[in-house]
Amino acid sequence: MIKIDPRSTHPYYEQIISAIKQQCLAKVLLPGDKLPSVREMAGTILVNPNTISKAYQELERQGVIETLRGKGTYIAERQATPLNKELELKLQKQLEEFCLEALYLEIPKETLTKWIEDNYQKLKKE
Amino acid sequence: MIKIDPRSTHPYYEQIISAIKQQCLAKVLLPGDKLPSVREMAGTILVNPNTISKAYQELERQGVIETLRGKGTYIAERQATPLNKELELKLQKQLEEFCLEALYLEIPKETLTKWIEDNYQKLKKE
Amino acid sequence: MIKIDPRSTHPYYEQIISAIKQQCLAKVLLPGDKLPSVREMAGTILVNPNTISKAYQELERQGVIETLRGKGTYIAERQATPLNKELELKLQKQLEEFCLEALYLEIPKETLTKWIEDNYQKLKKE
Amino acid sequence: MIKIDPRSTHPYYEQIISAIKQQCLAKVLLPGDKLPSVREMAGTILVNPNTISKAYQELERQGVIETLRGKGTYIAERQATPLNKELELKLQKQLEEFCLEALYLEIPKETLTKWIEDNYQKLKKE
DNA sequence: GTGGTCTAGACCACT
DNA sequence: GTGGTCTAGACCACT
Repeated sequence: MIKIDPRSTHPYYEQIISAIKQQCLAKVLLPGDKLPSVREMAGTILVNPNTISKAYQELERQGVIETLRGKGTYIAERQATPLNKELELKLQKQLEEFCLEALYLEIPKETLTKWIEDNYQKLKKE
Repeated sequence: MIKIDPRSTHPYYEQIISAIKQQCLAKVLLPGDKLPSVREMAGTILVNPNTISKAYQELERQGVIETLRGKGTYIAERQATPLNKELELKLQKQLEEFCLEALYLEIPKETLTKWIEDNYQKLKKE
Repeated sequence: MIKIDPRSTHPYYEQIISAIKQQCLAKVLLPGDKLPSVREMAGTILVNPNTISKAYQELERQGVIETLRGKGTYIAERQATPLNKELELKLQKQLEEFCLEALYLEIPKETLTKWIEDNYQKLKKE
Repeated sequence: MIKIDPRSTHPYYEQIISAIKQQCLAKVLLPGDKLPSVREMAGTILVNPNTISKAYQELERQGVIETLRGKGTYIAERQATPLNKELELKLQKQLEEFCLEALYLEIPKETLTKWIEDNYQKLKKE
């Protein structure tokens, strides 16, 4: 079950990508599990099929899922792809801006560290 | 000196906002310092004056700078605005998504902590 | 229907903001109602789309409306935002100057009280 | 002694007008009192003479002060001028927008009434 | 179609 | 000279 927040500033397709990754981390979705078809999911979460399609394409690019022609879409085996380095660099850039904002708000780094720990724990349990 | 990256996904005006905040943190800009006029800065970084204006207006809203009618724009005294709490909550939300991504890439939280420390040090010194 | 007065000292975008708030108070616009698109309203009241955009963005900042990505703009559920306290303080300052002017014109405070009552009644009914 | 706040959104000349009216109400300035010359006041409050000039001109238009050629500027006898009706209408317009804002912030009219009483008392005593 | 961003160029009030 | 507002017209991401 994926929930979309239309009020979020994040595009629908990104919200879908996040939700699926989250369920992988929480072991709700396991390698080999079949995902609903584009149309099916579009019907379930009431979103345009194009939007689902876009999410699936990006998930495939990132190696999270695999599409088997005519068979469907499946959660992929976890594996280090060359893309991961790229994504990691992107994350690092993002953190840079994040820290700028945090420092400007005078948030001590200990608070950030604590927030991260909280998030890590929550994401693993869920 | 502010550098704009036209390839960035961040709008120009946000890049300008970040750059000025960064220079405040690094004590390159101090309270009371005069910023270049809208037109002057527009000429320097080759961006339309309206774009600079938008950045300045948002910076003023955030309490980073002060606009003196017909005189110019100045770095403001630091002070907690009611907006700060709001911005902090936004940051916390952002970190949530960040951690999801990081966990998915199997980045240990110790690495994140280290990255944060590096950023904090760099931003203060610069 | 929104009417703009080109002779007013108030900028167009402020007049639009006032008009929409007024219609919310008068229950002409209710939470969930869709506002005309930026271009549509621009065409109706013969103002540049950018100006409408500016008004919508400020209204969103104040929590009066909500923007749904690629879908449109809607009247938001009423709720106290942290901004409200700020706006209230601004109003109080404004009243100070207002009273100075009124006292100078020797308008008794009972008259002011009556004016306020009239306005309150009119704005709720309209 | 007049104090100018460069941070205020109100133009300098309006601040000067307000200050002089306020001192009249508080009987610090009485009919017949001589005001400093444009240049003198400009020197005292560190403002461009043009700005003082503009303030004096508007004060004269409103019948608050009188300029006697070659002699100087004096506080005028209070008298109902035809302008007063005009200013009163302007105030009423202003109050309309003020009430819109107040109602939107759900400030009860009793609060406004109290604020007005406070201001009236303060302005008369000062 | 929807809002967000940006450029080029203009006019205005205030200092 | 300074920032604020506005028009006309363009391009972009998202639905």
